[in-house]
Amino acid sequence: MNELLALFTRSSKLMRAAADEAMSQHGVRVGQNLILEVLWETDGLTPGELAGRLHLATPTVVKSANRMATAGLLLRKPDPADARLVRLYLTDRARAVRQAIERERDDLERRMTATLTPEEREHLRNALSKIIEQLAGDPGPAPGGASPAETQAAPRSAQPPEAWV
Amino acid sequence: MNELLALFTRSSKLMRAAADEAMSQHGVRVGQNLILEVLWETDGLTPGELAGRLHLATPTVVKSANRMATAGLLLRKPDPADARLVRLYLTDRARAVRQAIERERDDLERRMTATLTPEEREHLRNALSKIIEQLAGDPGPAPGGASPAETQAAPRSAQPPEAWV
DNA sequence: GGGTTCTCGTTAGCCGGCTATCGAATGTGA
DNA sequence: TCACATTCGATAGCCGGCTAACGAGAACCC
Repeated sequence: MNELLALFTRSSKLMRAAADEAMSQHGVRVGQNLILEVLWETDGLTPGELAGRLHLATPTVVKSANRMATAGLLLRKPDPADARLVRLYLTDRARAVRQAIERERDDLERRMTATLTPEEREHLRNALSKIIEQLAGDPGPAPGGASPAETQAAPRSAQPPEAWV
Repeated sequence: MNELLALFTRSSKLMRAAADEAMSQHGVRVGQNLILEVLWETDGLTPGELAGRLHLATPTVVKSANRMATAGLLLRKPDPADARLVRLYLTDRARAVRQAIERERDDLERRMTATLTPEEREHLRNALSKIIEQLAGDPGPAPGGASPAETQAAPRSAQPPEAWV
């Protein structure tokens, strides 16, 4: 029963395992590559900003960033203007593995869709997008149904959230 | 970049979160519902058997089963014939929540595919099956490529693995 | 200027994955 | 029969998610 659910959980676990195995060859765990991905674009973000862009809880980012700091991938510096903030900066080592990690991501995506036709890939993209849209907005099975226009209503922040993953 | 990868990780996290929220209303966490799903069909399995059917590592099942035992969902009894084995039995409470949990699974599947046409659902099933087949068999990017016929070659066990999730 | 409120990161603790290792029990073979 | 190999669950410890509670600092508003 619930075939789609089963297929989904199975495939996501397989993908995660494959990704972790691939990234670990370069000293980066699967959860850390997401943080790197964002910092490679804009260095010096705070844990809260990273959590927002990655759709993660702040403590998750804090813990991961601490591990990455002890692993020599990140540097934690206090913000000079606001003592509440901590800014995370890439080390040379983090910058050095960028190409390798991105290649692993490409390889994985290619590997997982190896037996899919371009059409099937397009269908998959479309279906996943719809699922995300469906699950991200509404807080639950609201009977009336919230208007889809309200999805992703910009918060009071000037900077757009820029959802990454 | 890696759009499919990003869509996949995002949707799987959303699904997992939605599933956990739904199941938790009935005192069952998302990882526990898998164990229940199997035991509802065949009660009294060992941790190792469960791990095999669910594609999990044995310690994962052991820890989860212990939590479920203290939560009053499972009973751990030593096997009378083989003192190495532990058999896990459902409690009345575990049997009682079966309908509710299964309904939550149905609801979630319906909710996530709410905006998909039957055709799109079929495409999704097809694509996920192909991805699983692709990632489950080969241990890596083997250049020669293992023959696909070898996938799921039956081990020496008489009982088929009966992969569930 | 000073109290209140808000915002941020940190900590503690839970769940669910994993590997490595260990100890106990069974099975096997000389 | 008895040593050795195998098998199984348990333990320790890691990573990556989460919520709840806390404390320090900024911002705000008298």
